[in-house]
Amino acid sequence: MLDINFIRDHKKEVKAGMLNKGETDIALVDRVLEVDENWRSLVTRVDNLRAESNVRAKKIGELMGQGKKEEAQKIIQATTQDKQKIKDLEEELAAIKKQREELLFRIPNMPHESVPVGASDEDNVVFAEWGEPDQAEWRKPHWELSDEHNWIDFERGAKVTGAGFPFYLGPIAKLQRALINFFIDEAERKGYRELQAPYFVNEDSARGTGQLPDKEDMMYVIPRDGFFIIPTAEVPVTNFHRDEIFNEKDLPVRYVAYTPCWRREAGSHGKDVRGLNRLHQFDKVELVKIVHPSTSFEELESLREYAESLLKKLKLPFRTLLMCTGDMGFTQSKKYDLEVWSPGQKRWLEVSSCSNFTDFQARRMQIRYKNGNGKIEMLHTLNGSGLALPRVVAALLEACQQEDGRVAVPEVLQSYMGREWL
RNA sequence: GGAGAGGUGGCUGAGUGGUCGAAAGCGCUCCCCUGCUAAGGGAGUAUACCCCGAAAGGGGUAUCGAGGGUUCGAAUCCCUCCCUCUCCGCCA
Repeated sequence: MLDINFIRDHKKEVKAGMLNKGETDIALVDRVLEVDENWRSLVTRVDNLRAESNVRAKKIGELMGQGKKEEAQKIIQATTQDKQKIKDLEEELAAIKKQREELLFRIPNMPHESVPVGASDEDNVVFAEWGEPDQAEWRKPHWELSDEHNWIDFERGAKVTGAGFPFYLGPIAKLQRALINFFIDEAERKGYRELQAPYFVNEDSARGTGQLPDKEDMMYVIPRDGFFIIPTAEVPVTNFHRDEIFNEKDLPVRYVAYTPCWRREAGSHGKDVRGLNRLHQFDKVELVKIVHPSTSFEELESLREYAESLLKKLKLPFRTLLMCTGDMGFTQSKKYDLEVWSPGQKRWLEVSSCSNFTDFQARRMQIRYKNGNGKIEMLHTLNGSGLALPRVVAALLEACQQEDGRVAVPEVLQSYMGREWL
């Protein structure tokens, strides 16, 4: 969420930012400021009443200590009357506080000035391109290759669990392990600390990264124990430092974490769900950074470059999109998507999304630092996939296939696989 | 899952209804002293929010695992939940 003080001082900019993101209800801004005014005046009233009541309680204590019960009794009577008044006002205060927060939660993060203004994915800017997209007609989509070799079993997955929960067999299972290890090792070399995280989180954590309340339908839930199954490692890893205050000298912190991810993906269909294109469970290596506010946009560039370097090492042609304001999402200030070329499907597949959330998530999670003057300020959070497995596997199978049907193992993975052909 | 103990400030740890946001020690910061990598002395050292102030700062409220209750008054009493530890059971 945004800082209410920022909203008060930058009303125009906030409204403009909302419109650019496609949020048309800019009256929210006026409403939240109005509610905030009411809330603050009520806080003052309640605090004053409580102060008076505290003074009287203290006085009663003194009188009791001196054995003057009669006098104390008089004050007690006077105080009893105010008690109900305070209670009523406190209820009112709680209600208006909730209202204030709900309104605040509905105002999106401000897009950075470097983000192109646009309405939809058509306005995204191709930021970088690498390699030649292979247009050869003979290349098969990965699901055909997989069927020929019995590599990925979608049917049995559907039997055992449901659609979107495939089994990976033999060399493909090993390929995925190799990719996970390769990705983590690369990240470690770049100074990311590896973290193994829980796959379930509690409600506070789901709220912290913003899955709740807006994206509740995305997650699988275990109601009996109050858990949410993670849709991405971002959730546990960023929440790792929830409610903490860093020393400036300990910044930045960078983590890499492999986890499976579970997403309900309600309502998707057609070519998007064919093969490995969209699954309910998939593997991903995720990168999370918590950084000083002055460095976050540089950190975003290095995050993007790092993710790109993985595709280069795998020799997979890709393009990087700078997402426009309208296609960016609620919590991001700036975001890049990396899309790998799928030569079997002749289309781009998103394999990484690198975002700077500025202080939007940090404020919600209360991740802060103490600066040189002893002042406490919000940090900036970023994350990016490095990388998501299934579409990388899809592109890899399609790109590394030979006309005779064999599939070559990319050079950087050969030491992990112990072989040159799948 | 059963039985018991416990959760207090950066840490250790006092505090069982009143002047306790909280003793003491450690740590940390600043200052003084000391001619040496010691010791001593002094001050400061949680977070959020509200109000006043240009700022420095001042005032107020809340917070002693979380939430609710009793009371004029709760770290202290009651209820619910969470977490930690010990023993038993079970188990990868």
